[in-house]
Amino acid sequence: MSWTDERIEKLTKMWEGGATASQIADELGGVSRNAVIGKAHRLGLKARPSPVKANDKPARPAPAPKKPKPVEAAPAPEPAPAPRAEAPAARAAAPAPQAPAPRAPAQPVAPAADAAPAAPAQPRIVSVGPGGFLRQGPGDQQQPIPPAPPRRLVPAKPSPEIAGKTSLLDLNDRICRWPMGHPGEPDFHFCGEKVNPGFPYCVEHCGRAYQAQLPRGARRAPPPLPFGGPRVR
DNA sequence: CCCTGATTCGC
DNA sequence: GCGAATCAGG
Repeated sequence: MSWTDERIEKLTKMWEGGATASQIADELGGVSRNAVIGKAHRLGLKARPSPVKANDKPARPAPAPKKPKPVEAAPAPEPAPAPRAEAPAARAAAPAPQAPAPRAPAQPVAPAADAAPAAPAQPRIVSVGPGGFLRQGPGDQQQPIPPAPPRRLVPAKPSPEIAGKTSLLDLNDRICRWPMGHPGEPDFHFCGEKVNPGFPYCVEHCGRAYQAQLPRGARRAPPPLPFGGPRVR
């Protein structure tokens, strides 16, 4: 596979949306997780919390190179740094043995300023769906319920592809639930005919769903499965 | 073991 | 530019 503009765009959206490289690779298809990571870095979109790079060492201190470069001559002689010239903040925080109780006369008010009160409450992205939308797991709903919209509610306009078609919400036990098209696609809908009484499908689709077992040798090729058979990627 | 992202390096 | 191999932490 090649990195078309659409695939790059999807990769970028999902990467920035917080999807893992594996999810992105799986969603794009035809590429490996490594390919996704490599491409993301080449696009300049790294900078994401990596499990392997928790700390923040300012410089890469020789991460045990197993494969040293063949040519690396004349290392510039480092000027000997002053041994005692770093970490002023550490000195301020670490010592001071008497260390008075932290809540003294400093801030009489602000009672709940400490004790870890501020939860960022950032929505945890679980995965990214086919359209690049962000999925959340159960219980991951954002805490603040969306404030009551001060607007008049207007019926959503169905997309033109499914206008007049039988959607999931239109299903009841009197109309045929035979799926037409692929779930997730804009024109996915259901048959919608009146059902064969006692069955979930109309007469025609009952004939597809329930096949009499024919004697060996008298079988016909099986009719196409619902959803049009396995998805080809 | 599994997962993750980062990096390297031959192509 | 690409991505498999590899590294390294959780």
